[in-house]
Amino acid sequence: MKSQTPRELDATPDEEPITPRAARIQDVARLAQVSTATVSRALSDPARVSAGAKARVSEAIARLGYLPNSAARSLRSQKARMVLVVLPDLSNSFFSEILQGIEDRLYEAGYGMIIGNLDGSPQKEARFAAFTATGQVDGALLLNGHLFGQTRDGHGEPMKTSVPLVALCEAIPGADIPQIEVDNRAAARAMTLYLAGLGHRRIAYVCGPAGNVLEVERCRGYREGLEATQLGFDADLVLPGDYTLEAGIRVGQTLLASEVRPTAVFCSNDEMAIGLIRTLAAGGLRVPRDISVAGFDDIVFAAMADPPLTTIRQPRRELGRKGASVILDLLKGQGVPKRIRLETELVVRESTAAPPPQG
Amino acid sequence: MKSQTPRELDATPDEEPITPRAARIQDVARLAQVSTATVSRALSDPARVSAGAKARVSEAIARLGYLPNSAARSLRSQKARMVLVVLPDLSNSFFSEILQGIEDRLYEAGYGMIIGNLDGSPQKEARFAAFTATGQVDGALLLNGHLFGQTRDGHGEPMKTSVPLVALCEAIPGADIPQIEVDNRAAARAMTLYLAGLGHRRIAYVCGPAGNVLEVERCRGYREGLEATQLGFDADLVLPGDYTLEAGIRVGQTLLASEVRPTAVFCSNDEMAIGLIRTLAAGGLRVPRDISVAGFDDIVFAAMADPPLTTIRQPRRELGRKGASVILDLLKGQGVPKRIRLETELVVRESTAAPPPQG
DNA sequence: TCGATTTATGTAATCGTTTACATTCACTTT
DNA sequence: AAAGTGAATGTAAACGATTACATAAATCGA
Repeated sequence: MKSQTPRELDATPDEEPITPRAARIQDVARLAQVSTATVSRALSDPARVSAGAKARVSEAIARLGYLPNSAARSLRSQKARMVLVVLPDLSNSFFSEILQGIEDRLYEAGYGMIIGNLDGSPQKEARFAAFTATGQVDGALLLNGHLFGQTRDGHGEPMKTSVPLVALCEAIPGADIPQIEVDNRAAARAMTLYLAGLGHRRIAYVCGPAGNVLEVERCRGYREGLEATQLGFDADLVLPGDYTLEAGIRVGQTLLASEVRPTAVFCSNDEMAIGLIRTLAAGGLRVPRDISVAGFDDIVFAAMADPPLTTIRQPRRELGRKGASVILDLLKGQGVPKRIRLETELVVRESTAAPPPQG
Repeated sequence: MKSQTPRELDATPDEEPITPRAARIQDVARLAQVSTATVSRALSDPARVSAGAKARVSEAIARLGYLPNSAARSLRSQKARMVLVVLPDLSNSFFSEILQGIEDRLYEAGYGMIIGNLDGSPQKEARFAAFTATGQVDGALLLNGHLFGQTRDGHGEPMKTSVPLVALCEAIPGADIPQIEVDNRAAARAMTLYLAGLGHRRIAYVCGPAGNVLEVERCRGYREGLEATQLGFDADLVLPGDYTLEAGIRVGQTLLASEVRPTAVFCSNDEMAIGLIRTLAAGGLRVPRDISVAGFDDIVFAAMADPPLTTIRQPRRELGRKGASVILDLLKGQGVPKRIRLETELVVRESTAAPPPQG
């Protein structure tokens, strides 16, 4: 028998050491009477080891409760089995449902998920970018609409990253990375057409934050919808918003105070629509009898609004799973489509109806 | 000059290699004309290196864009600078706001956050537990009310973990780990007393899933509140729920169909309260005129319900930050309090009022 | 001025895997 | 029977940092 590692010396013979440190591959190898290489192979490529050895290794692993040290494994194999997910706001339920899909798919593939919650901080972004450079993660899913080191306005050199990146939800303008998204433009167009089809002539639009890629698409869809129905685009009917409940409330107050109101309001997300409905109702307007309101996203509370909200359903969980799948393919070295578009669905509930006669 | 690493051979002299691999500490050391030890020290303990060396090292690091490889660092130092957060449901906005607090605090301390979304799967749990054993994380925050390897009913040997654990939100019965929570019992008692104070005599309680630690506390608080006001506890007034919107809807349907109704319903979370209000309103009952409804948690949509929901506000973000702080202290080897309780606040909105006269 | 202490630095072992390469042995194949 | 194949395994060299220990130079106290 060969000389053992120094650590062995801690233990008195025939007695357990006080604090048994985690078993290493060496310990398994010794107990199974094989080399460490065989243990490693038994785990990573069982077909390459004999049945006998395999059995002894499994036995030893079970006995010792062995789990391979991940740092050593990453260091040697240059893979972390970990994916970074960068997103602007973790507490937004829209993102967290996508996260579920991502986590689920990554889990299946044996990968872990590290969360990078930007919270509007550029420093945070830089540090998350570093995760890709330090080898902590093998790739990143970007839900924030821009590349690392690129500010929202498009200035700033995009940071060079050597790991695969995938854009989720928001296409990243000018970036040559795979994108998974829903067809925001088509969906917004469909909603606009639906409202026009109910007879509305003055359809307002509550937009998202300026410069947001998502917003650009949705707004364009709204515009296209108007133009397709000969209604024409009127800039006065575009009301400023920022995807928050509060924005919806503000818009509601503005509308209550104004003389001529639109007969329908299409909000570019559900939070704003819910805030809006609430405010209109408090101000004495009946939705949808006096004014129709529609949203976008179909968050869980959309169906719980009063009245239940007409909106666009996005396959959020599926979006997440798909994004994870794409990055996993990329990590396997497989080719992936440049762009994947998932279908949306117009969900008609009770917040929309034909406009009032004299409207 | 000593012989260099084999990798050097790839590069033709005076010419950049085709794919420049990431710089290593060796490269920095060579450029700065110091040893790797000095580079390492310049980064981890700048006070120990001379000003001149420090300057040359910084210069070299900047020039090479050097970032230390995290696997190597973890392997040698036996620290991952990473914390696991285990939670039952990522898409639940209640948890995701706590997550924000956690992430925020961990970020400040230079730690990353790995998400373990259980999704009701015991296998997932086992694998997340393994994260602590493979050295992938230095500690774990448990938001799921039980230890690794312990099933909800308390059976099953809790898995031995060598890393610090901290329980967040739900105290873990019998586990000897630090706990950060709000005083659910006191808050539920306060809400019950408030409803009784409005004049209600029949106050129903919609409970959470059986066996849930949180639920046990809240229910006890409800009971204590009733007993403190001489109303007495009536098991018939405890309605089954599971913290979902759907449960609220079911309870609403039950109430609409029943002859004698409570005049107030205290739901053990907001989702159920919102589903309930919605269903009661659809069934023709006016809240709070005919029946009062209260929730627990104060999620963002509570204020947007119609009518806005009376509920208990929990400092979610603060809860997350505190939890992260405690585990960071533990990782530093500092002592921490066994239990931390954060204050809640009774938020009175418009879903509660005095009972109808003939009630 | 001389040893003792402090400060700055270097050398090399170490963390625990994976894996390129070498070796052994049992079978074919001619 | 010799050579060639393939399967199973072992040996030892990476992976890239941290850090114990050694050494050299500078500072200090007497």
